[in-house]
Amino acid sequence: MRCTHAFGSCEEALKALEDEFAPEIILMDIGLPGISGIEGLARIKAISPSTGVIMLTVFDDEKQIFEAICSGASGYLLKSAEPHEITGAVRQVLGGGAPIDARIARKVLDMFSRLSVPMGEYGLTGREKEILRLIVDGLTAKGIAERLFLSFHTVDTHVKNIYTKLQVHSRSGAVAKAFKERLL
Amino acid sequence: MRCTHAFGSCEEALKALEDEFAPEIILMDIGLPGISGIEGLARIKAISPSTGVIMLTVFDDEKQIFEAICSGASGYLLKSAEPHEITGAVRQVLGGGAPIDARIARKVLDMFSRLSVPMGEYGLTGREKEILRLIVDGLTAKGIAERLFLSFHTVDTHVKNIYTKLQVHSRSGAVAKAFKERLL
DNA sequence: TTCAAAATACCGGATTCACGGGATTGTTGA
DNA sequence: TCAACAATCCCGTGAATCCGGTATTTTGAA
Repeated sequence: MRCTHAFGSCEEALKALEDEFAPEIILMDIGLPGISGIEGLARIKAISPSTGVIMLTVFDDEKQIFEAICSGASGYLLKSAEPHEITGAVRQVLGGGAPIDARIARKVLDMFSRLSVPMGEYGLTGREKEILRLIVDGLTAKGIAERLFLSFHTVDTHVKNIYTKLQVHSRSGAVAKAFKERLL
Repeated sequence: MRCTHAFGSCEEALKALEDEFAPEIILMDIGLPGISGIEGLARIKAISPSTGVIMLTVFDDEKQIFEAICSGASGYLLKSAEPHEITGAVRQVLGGGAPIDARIARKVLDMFSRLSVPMGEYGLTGREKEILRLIVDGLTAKGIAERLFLSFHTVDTHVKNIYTKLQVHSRSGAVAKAFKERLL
């Protein structure tokens, strides 16, 4: 394991990356002068997607963690990490893993479970759910009727019942509710 | 650190939990006979929210990982974990962390970044986005017109343009696209 | 200053929706 | 056995929508 380069800012690192230099792993601070670590991460990934990037942070901002993950970070450690933890993390990334500090992982998990709305239950029947899905797909009543081999009127009735159960009064309202409450 | 109980199934553990027995940590297998580990996790959390639950898995199903996280797991290890890793994980959970095996963490991160759709860009103008939001809120063209102090016709034209840009042909289609591609 | 894009406004016809009503089959559980 | 429910079907009316246009005024950038 060898550390070939070290830079004081993202700009320098990006410049070096463009000039033919593709390391297996990059350790990067999040709070950097100039281009932020998050932005830098995205650019690095754009230039060299195969390079694993381990972010180092001082453990605070949930938003930063979220953005870094979305930008494709391969790992997430605290700056207080011991040297052997860092080398261990490098090895784990090379092995296809994603080392995440337990305290940060907790935040990630919390974000995740907050993200998953409990999925409201409105007592929709199977048929109604099926039709709701087709409405979401943008089909018209006639289109749904043809798809399901029903008459237009039957579909209309189902739609009516869906509206009642969902307490909406339009297709768009039903679609919005379906997405918001994960009814599909 | 003391292991006070061991059960062969979720049912037994739940029964014991209800009869006044609240451990700090529970180690649970995901693939269990009877009630699945996921379902069991949810029930345990319902009975004793303060109990940390560390899931043990054989590392395969992405769906299971996702569900477990959403159900409130406090940690995620492989069954192949060394004894010292398990005790370490227990300590981390007690310390407010969430120990996650690096290989599983990788999957979680992948899920996350896949979840965040890059937010499609369709060149909607500010006015169009505003109207799209109102459509999503279930307003009718007339309602939008009143809200924005426009004429019904103007709204109609904007809606038309939104359809063109989004390549849909109905309100519900536009709403669905708005949600799918995070246009709001 | 010039010019294009955005926002605004209007029309008419064909279509689709929303919603009120009524009615007939099966299946299922009490 | 029977009630309840899901699923199916039908109708009609008035409102809203979709879509093809055209045209004027702001506004921002070149």
